[in-house]
Amino acid sequence: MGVAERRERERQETRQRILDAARELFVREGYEAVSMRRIAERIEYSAPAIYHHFRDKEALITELCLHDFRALAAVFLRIGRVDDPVERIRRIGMAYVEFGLEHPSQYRFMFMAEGRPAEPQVPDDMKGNPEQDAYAFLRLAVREAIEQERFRPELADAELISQMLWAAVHGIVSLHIVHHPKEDWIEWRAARATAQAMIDVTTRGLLRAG
Amino acid sequence: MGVAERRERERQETRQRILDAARELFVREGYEAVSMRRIAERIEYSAPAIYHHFRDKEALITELCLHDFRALAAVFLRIGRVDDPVERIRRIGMAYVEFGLEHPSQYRFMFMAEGRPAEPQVPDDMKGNPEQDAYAFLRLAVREAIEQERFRPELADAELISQMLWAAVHGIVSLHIVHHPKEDWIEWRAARATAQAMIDVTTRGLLRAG
DNA sequence: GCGCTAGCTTAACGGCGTTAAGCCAACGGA
DNA sequence: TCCGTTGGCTTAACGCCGTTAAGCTAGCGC
Repeated sequence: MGVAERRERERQETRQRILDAARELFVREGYEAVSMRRIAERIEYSAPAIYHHFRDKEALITELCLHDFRALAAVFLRIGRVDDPVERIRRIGMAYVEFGLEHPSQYRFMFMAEGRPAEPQVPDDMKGNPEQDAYAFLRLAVREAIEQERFRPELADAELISQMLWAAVHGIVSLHIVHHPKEDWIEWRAARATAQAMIDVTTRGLLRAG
Repeated sequence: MGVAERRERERQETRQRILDAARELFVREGYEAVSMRRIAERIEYSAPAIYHHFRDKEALITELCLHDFRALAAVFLRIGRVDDPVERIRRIGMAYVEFGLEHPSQYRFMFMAEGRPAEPQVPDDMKGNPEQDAYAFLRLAVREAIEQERFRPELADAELISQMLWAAVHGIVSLHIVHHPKEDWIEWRAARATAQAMIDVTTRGLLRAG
């Protein structure tokens, strides 16, 4: 029964070639360049052929995003298991900003996508698993900081604080992605400098005095 | 020569009807519902007719956004001339979040628009004028806080701090607009509660100790 | 009364996501 | 060895999109 395996393997290879083509397309040519026809052209298929491998365009994009979600979580893991949860939070913040600025097209799809009627169907083993879920990784650090009584006592909701911290860095990344610094009426400061200030200010605002 | 005036007036009226139709369309049916054909249908014109009044779709949207920028600045003005610049910053933050959550479709066009190859061509009298430019209004408050030595001494760049504060609230609004709280694997906290925490934390982080 | 022009029309182009229908090579069973 | 089935692709097409080209006409100034 080597035939079934070979067929399945070829199917997965084609599927992967579609994903690779899509990724290369929007990494190199940006957000709007990704269309089913352009993807198909790159792998020398017809556009409808893609529908034999993905339900629709959203499913394809979702799969790319899931890969990038894992990549982001991997970046977080790579910053190491810093013992001090507050220092870990600071590094998570900078790593997040770095990721967003380095991969603006992916970032758009991941966190700024406009038309998502259905949910991305995140696999269950990913949710809440700090090794694959970047948000869970942040939340874990926040929980530890709360448990160690590093934050002011009224700041006890790990979920809310995690979302606040995420929003803080997301705000910087997304603002800089859409309002590209050139020729605007605002004197834009460097995103990384603003991010550093944000992280300094928020951690200081969270911590107990003294 | 009443004819020229009448023609000009009629032209402006048609122009305004186009703008009104576009606004109503994306306020009531959302972001993606705004197309030249849908707009034209609403005012019982053909789609190409719009091009006699606007260079292209982007110019039309830009004009809508400029109106909303002024509306946002007006909201800021309406929160009153609070003497304490720090308290004013706090209220600006909450007003901003309120504006974004109340008008998500406009907010998308204003601060999350994806394809803007050319610049929005902001009129010169708007730039930097706190009465029409919301960013300038925020920056003014930040400048006053710095001048009154309310912030920690190393925080002296009004531009950077303004952008940081803007990013903080923008992060909350934009995150809640794309990741609509329902059916997601994250236990979303209410946007206003998160915003309140954000404002508390950032102002506390900015202020001098004691 | 006539020519010009402003303001609209219809037709069309090339793009998009997606669906329908059909073709064909490769397979499993007889 | 032949045959029916099936999987994986094709082309054609639908209805949407922004935009351009060409043309029609009402109303203006002369």
